Amino acid sequence: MTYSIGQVAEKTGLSTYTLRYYDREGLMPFVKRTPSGRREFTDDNLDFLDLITCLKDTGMQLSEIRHFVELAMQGDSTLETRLNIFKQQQQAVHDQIAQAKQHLAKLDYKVRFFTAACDAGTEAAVSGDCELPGQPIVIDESLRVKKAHPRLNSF
Amino acid sequence: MTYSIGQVAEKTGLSTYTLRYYDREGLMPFVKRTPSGRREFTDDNLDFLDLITCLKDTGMQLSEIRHFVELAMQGDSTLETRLNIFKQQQQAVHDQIAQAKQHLAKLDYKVRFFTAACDAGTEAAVSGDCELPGQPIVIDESLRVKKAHPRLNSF
DNA sequence: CTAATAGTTAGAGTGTACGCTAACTCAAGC
DNA sequence: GCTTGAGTTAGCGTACACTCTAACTATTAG
Repeated sequence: MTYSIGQVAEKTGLSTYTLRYYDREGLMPFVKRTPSGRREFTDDNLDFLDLITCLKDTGMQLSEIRHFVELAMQGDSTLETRLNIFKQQQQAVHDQIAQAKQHLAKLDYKVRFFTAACDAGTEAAVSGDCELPGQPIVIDESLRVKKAHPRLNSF
Repeated sequence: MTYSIGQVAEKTGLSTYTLRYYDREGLMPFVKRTPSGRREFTDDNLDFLDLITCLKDTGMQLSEIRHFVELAMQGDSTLETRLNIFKQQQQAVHDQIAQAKQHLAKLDYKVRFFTAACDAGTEAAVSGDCELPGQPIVIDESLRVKKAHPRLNSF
């Protein structure tokens, strides 16, 4: 089974522009052509494209991916180099997840803070917009704003 | 305590170019100036800048961040809108982490696969480069390559 | 046979987020 | 008062990853 560039675009969500661009950039030297010059993607090609997408989505630049593809085309002599690339990328994703979790802690705090602020009607009543994500949120009742909640039948 | 743009650059790791760029783009309308026009960052400013960095690093575009900053400058009337922005970004980071974990599973599989391939000396001996991350890696011993491990004293 | 559809290349254009330079001003130390 | 270093704006340049156009060719349905 083979696929045209349009079918691959549909399957992967990448545009045909992007697929041709990747090909031009040397990311897909393995894709064969019909006698008239059209690209014919195999299932193996799609698997490899999936790997390329994985590398790209985890922050690898296209130039680095091209380098990896070149190594892969050279066969078994580059096995160790490729293993090291995967190990490196594995570590990179670990770091990314750790960073994302830190950002998430901050956002969690902000959600708690602004939920309290919405409740109080004002930021001023909510204690400490500080960097400690575990800090309890406290509302100063004396600063609470009596909010005229707009209602559908309010006039 | 206030900080010059150079001190802020050192503290945050952002370049002075970037800080001025952010200011021009309306991301820091809260930073005051000395009579001669120099920026004076307060500790509160640094906290807010930290939040901006958090939003940017979690994928929010500068134009969206500017919108958020504009809302923040408008005060309590935009509390709910800002809460919703944080909730949305919180969800976005959850999704990012989930995606990163999927990518990581793939990379973990690749590391196991190429570790086996390095051991066997050839990719051909290793079973199924398939998409199942839990698949056990098997080496076909009949295809194993006797590798002449280069030694320091090998000649 | 023809029209519609989908493919091809070369190359120009776009959006985002900076990075850098030029020309200038300001503040502090000697 | 003069040098040094750090600040200022305006605006041009750049890297990356697309995105699209033009001009053309090939395949397929009727």
